[in-house]
Order: sequence, then C-alpha cells, then structure tokens
Amino acid sequence: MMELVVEQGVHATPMSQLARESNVAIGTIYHHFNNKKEIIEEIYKMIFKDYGVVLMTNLPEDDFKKQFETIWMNLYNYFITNPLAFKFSEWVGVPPIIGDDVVEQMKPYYYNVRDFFLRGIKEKKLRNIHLRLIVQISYGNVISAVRLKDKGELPMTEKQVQDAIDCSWDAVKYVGE
Amino acid sequence: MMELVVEQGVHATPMSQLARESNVAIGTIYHHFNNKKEIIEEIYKMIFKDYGVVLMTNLPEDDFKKQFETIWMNLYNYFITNPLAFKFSEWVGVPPIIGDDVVEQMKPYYYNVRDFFLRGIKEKKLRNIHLRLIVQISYGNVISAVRLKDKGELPMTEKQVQDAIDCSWDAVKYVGE
Amino acid sequence: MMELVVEQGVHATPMSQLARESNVAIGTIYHHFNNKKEIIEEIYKMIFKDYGVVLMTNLPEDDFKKQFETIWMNLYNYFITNPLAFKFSEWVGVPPIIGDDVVEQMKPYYYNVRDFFLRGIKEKKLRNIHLRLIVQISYGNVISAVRLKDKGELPMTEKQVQDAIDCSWDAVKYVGE
Amino acid sequence: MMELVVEQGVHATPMSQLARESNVAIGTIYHHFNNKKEIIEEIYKMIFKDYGVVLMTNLPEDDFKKQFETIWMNLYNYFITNPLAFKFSEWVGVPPIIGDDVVEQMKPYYYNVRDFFLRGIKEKKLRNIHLRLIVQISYGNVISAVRLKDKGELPMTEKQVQDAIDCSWDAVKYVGE
DNA sequence: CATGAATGAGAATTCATTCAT
DNA sequence: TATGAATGAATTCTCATTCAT
Repeated sequence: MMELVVEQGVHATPMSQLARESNVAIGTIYHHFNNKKEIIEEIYKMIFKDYGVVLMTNLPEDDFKKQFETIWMNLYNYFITNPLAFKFSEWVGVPPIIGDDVVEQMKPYYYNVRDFFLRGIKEKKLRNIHLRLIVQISYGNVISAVRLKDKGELPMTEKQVQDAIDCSWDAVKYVGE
Repeated sequence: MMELVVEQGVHATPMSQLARESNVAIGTIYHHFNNKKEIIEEIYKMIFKDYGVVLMTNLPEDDFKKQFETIWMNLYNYFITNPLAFKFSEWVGVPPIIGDDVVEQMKPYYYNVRDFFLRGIKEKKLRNIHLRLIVQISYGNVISAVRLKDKGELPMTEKQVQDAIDCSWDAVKYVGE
Repeated sequence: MMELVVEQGVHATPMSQLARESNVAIGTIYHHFNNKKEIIEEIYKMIFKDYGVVLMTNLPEDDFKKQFETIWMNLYNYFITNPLAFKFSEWVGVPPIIGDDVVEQMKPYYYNVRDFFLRGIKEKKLRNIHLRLIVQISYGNVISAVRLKDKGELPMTEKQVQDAIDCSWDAVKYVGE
Repeated sequence: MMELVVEQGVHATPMSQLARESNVAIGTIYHHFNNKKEIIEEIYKMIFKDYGVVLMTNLPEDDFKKQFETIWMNLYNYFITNPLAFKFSEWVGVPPIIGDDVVEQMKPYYYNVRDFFLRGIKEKKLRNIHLRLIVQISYGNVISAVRLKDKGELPMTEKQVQDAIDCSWDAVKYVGE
C-alpha cells in the first residue's frame, strides 16, 4: 500500500489523485494514516532509512578516497534511478513539512555516514572543518550533479560525473593545516 | 508597490494574505498582475536581475582566486541579508513555476558571471570542466552554506564561512590536466 | 441530485446559491460535475432529451394538421408547466454556453420531429421551404406564445392559444406552388 | 461617446473592457452614467427609439401586404446590418435587466407600428386577434429568420428570406371569420 | 470634465478530511 | 477493514464602482 504511494509520488498531488493513482479509496488511506502530513512523513522515513544503507553499499576496503567516491556514486545513482525519491527530497526540504521529531528519529540511520566523515577528519583524510559543513557540501555537490541531469541541462556523461566527483573530493579532502 | 511584495515575500502565501500584508487590496494586485504566476515571475525577475550586479560588486583587481572569493561572499551575503530572496529562490526552483521563456530572458544578466567562469577556465585558473557544471557546483556550495546558517544548524562563524569558501575554491580551482 | 438542480434552476445563479438551494455542499456538486459549464450542459441534455418524447406524445392518427397542432400544444404546455425549463432554454441560447459537441449529441433526439416536418413537406401538407426555416418559424411561434404568457403580457386564454396555433399553421401549411 | 459604446457592444462585457474598447477611461464612463444598468438602459433606449423610425421607412402607398413586407424587411435588414443591436436585443430580454419604467417610456416610439397593426385588423387585412399576439408573432418571425442567418445555420438567400416573409404574412393575414 | 489606480464583495473552484454504509 | 459521497474552509480570480489627482 505504502509502496504504491511512493511509486506514484506525493509531490504536491492532492489526496484525491493520490488515492486514484494508488487504486485505493480515499477512505482507505485515512485508515492507515491520520492525515497528509503523516503520509509524507512516512515516505520521508522510508526514503531516508534507505539512505544509510544505500550510501554505504559496496564500499571498497581501505582506500578512503575510493570509499568517498563510492558513497558519492551510490547517492547519485540512487537519485538518478529513483527520480521520485529525488523529487520528493527536493520537495520536502523547502517548506518545513517534516516535524523536527521525525528528523530526529532519522538521525540514527545516518550514523554510519556521519561516522565515515568523522573518521575521515580524524584520520586526516578530510579537511578539519565542522562535520555538518563538510557533510552538507558533499551532499550539495551530489545534488548539484543530479539536478543538472534531472533538468536535462547536462547529459552527465561518465566524464562529467567523474569531474563532479573530482570537484567534490578536492573540496573536502585533507589539505594540511 | 512591487517593493512591498518582495519585502513581504510570496512564500507559499495565499494571494489574500499577500495582499493584506502588502496593505493593498486583492483587486489592486490584480490590477497590476494578471495572475499569481505573473507576480511570482516578476519577483523572480527582480531578484535575478540583481544577481548579475550584486555578484560582481567590489571585485578586486587581478587575483582570480580573490575575485572568486569575493563573488562567493557577495552571493552569500546577499542571501544572508535578504533571507526572503533566499527563501524565494529555494521555493521557486522546486516545482517549475517559472516559465522557460522568463528563465531565458534572465540569461543576459548572468553573462558577466558566466564570462568570469569562462575566463577562469581559459586562463587555467579553473578546472577545465563543463561551464554549467562548474557554475552549478559553485552556486550549490554557497547555497549549502546559506542553508546551514538559515536553518540555524551552524552559526557560520567567520572561520566556518572561510572554510566553506576554501572548499569551494579547491573544488573548482585548476589542478593541471 | 440532478433533479434538485433542475428544480431550482440555474438561472444565472451563483454556484454557491445553487448549492445552498439544493441543500448540498458546494464541494458535493464539484464531486459530480467538473465545472459550472458541465452542470449547465447536463441540465441542457436532460431538458432537450425530453423534447423528442414530449413533443410527439398523444399524436392523433392520420390528420397532419391535427398532428401539427398537437405537437404545438405539447411544446406550449411543456413550457407553461415547466417554467424553469423555459427560462433555462431562453437563457442557454443567448451566449453560446453549450458546446457544439453537446448540441450535436442532442440531434438524434429530434429526429422524429425533423421527420415529421420532412414528411409534411414531402406529402404537400407543409410549404416546400427549407426544413431548418420551417422548424425555426414553428418553434419561434410557440416561444412567442409562451413568452406572452410567461411575462404576463397576455392571459393566453383558450381562444388566444388557438389563435396562435392558427397563425402558426397558416404560416407553414402547404399553399401550392 | 455613447455611439462608441454601442458600436462595441455591451453584451456581457465587463465595464473595464467596455472602457478599454471605447477608448475612454472607466472614470469617464461613470461621469456620464451612474451605473452599468443605466448604460444598458441608455443603449436600450437608443436602439428602440430607432425602431419606430426604422420600421416605417420607405413604406409603399396603399397596398397593406406590401407595407407589411416592407416593415418585415426593414427590421430584418436593420438586424442584419447591425448585428450588435441584434445581439443586444437578444441579451437584454433574457433576464429582465431593463426597468419597467424604461420599457414604458419607449412605448410611444412604437405607436406608429402599433397603429399599423391596429389599422390592419380594423380594415380586415389582418386576423382579428389580440394586438399583442399578432405583433409578437410577427416580430418573432423576423427574429427567427435573423437568428438562422446570424448563427450561420442558413445562408438566407433571397428566396429563403421571401419564404420567411410569406410564412409571416400568411400567419397574420386576414382569413375571414 | 477626464483619468485610471484602488477597492472589496462575491464568484468559481480545490482539496484535506469526515462519516455513514 | 474498505469505500467514496459529502463537506466547507480556503484559495484564486472577476468586476462594478469609488475617489484622489
């Protein structure tokens, strides 16, 4: 049921359409969720729970840079292959729809990502700057690439993707004190 | 009249409130604009026309890196001191509200920014990657910093801002073939 | 539901009143129809589907003139006893509210009336003039009578009705080449 | 000024357009008329004052039937050459926009038409039926013809117009007791 | 006399949510 | 548990009219 909802996307679509597209009656939806906000939060949870797993998939051993690049590509590919998840995460950020409590709930799912960055900083693989900043910049760089592809502004050839990764890495890699 | 509109912001606010907040009657607004989309597009134009000028203000002579940093700070400061403009530009991107024609109209205002990046690439100050990509990454990095500040996630001290700039510069600076 | 709508009439009444008078919420109306035009067209269809049946009711055998008079009276009585249908059909004609497609859809319902006139012409009971003209004149004559009655300009006594019928018949009856 | 207004037509056009089309400022219109109803009534007066004159133009001497036909054609031609006046008179009838007092004021302008019909009845050129009825039927017949032409349903060739006139005449001509 | 920006009540329509079946 | 008709507050937009210049 929820799968359907996500597949179809909630974007800014009215509940009525959402119901029609999911082939469930409106009433049925309100059996499972109390209101629209709850649905959105549930999708939010679904998607963001994924992140923690998705991002850390297929990490190569040892080489920190390669690990960074793999994480980068994992996120990039996730968004490219799940454009609805991308749209949704773009959507959801703009007006603060998601309650702070929900955001808080999700934090544990990022612990491994956070730890990756923390380790990078500690081991002098990454710049010694505020964790939140380095994460945001990295995330933002992936988003930049995805947007260019998504809006059709760039084809994002293999080389262009590699260029974007290179930029990202040089942005955050350790450069000495 | 339009100044008021921008000051107050359009957020996702209903026309009625927008009118009340601007101290003009709804009818008055529709005397000047044909529909909501047109208002939004007009604000879009106002803000984005600024960019070309704002970004290139107080550029230091000669040193490309310093110029880049100045542009970076110009945009950062513009958004920090005009949070409504920031909110608005975040808003406006998400569902494609702005007609392609309007976007096209605005391009000339960025020519000087574009030329700055083009020159940087040609003069081997910047990486030799696709213009659109390098611009988007740079822009995205500023936005990342502004967001952290805007959402109160980071205080963005002078050092943190400088860190962000450093990341940005290292992301795009020339690194040899 | 639709019955209510017709009973109450659409005059030029706002949807809101229409809803209130029908004792349904506005939303409910829009649950069944997409917009005002659609409501009007639906009423149009209801009324005009009646015509084909109403007009040909109780036709006497054989005597063409008597048949003509019966049809005339059928329409006259229909409008007199359904003043809302009359008002509605007066309304609806003036600016072309009804889509051509809907008008086209309704044509089959008039086939028997059309055929009656065609037969009359062929059998030299009616003037040999353009079908559309002879129909319009006959229809117009009924409308003239109904209007006089409706606006209270004439009581339309039995004699006056008969006078009107006589005029109509003489207007269209066969008069030799 | 008023000429312009009529030329452009009032149909159901908003005052704002009416002003724009007349190349007069809205304010100016409200200098001359107190409200929209007054404008419409003024146009109504203009057009209907014409009638009395227009209808009785170029009446042939003596032959009553020829006079009837001339009046018929005068009205028909007036509407065909002044489609806006036709539209207007169709419009104006439907919801009772025009105040009864105004209608009353106009009556004197029809006296000559009324007298023509009265004379016809008295002189046994016309059926001895209620004046209002015979006038309405005659008027209605002209309108029927104009409508067919106006809506493009018939080309209204010379023959078709003559057919319509013949119908009209036979509808009202004296037929003995 | 002429102007047109300003007004705001009211119209059409949307959509999250409820509730009887 | 599932349904979807019903709801009505909220939203966008229209248009007759006013009034300061």
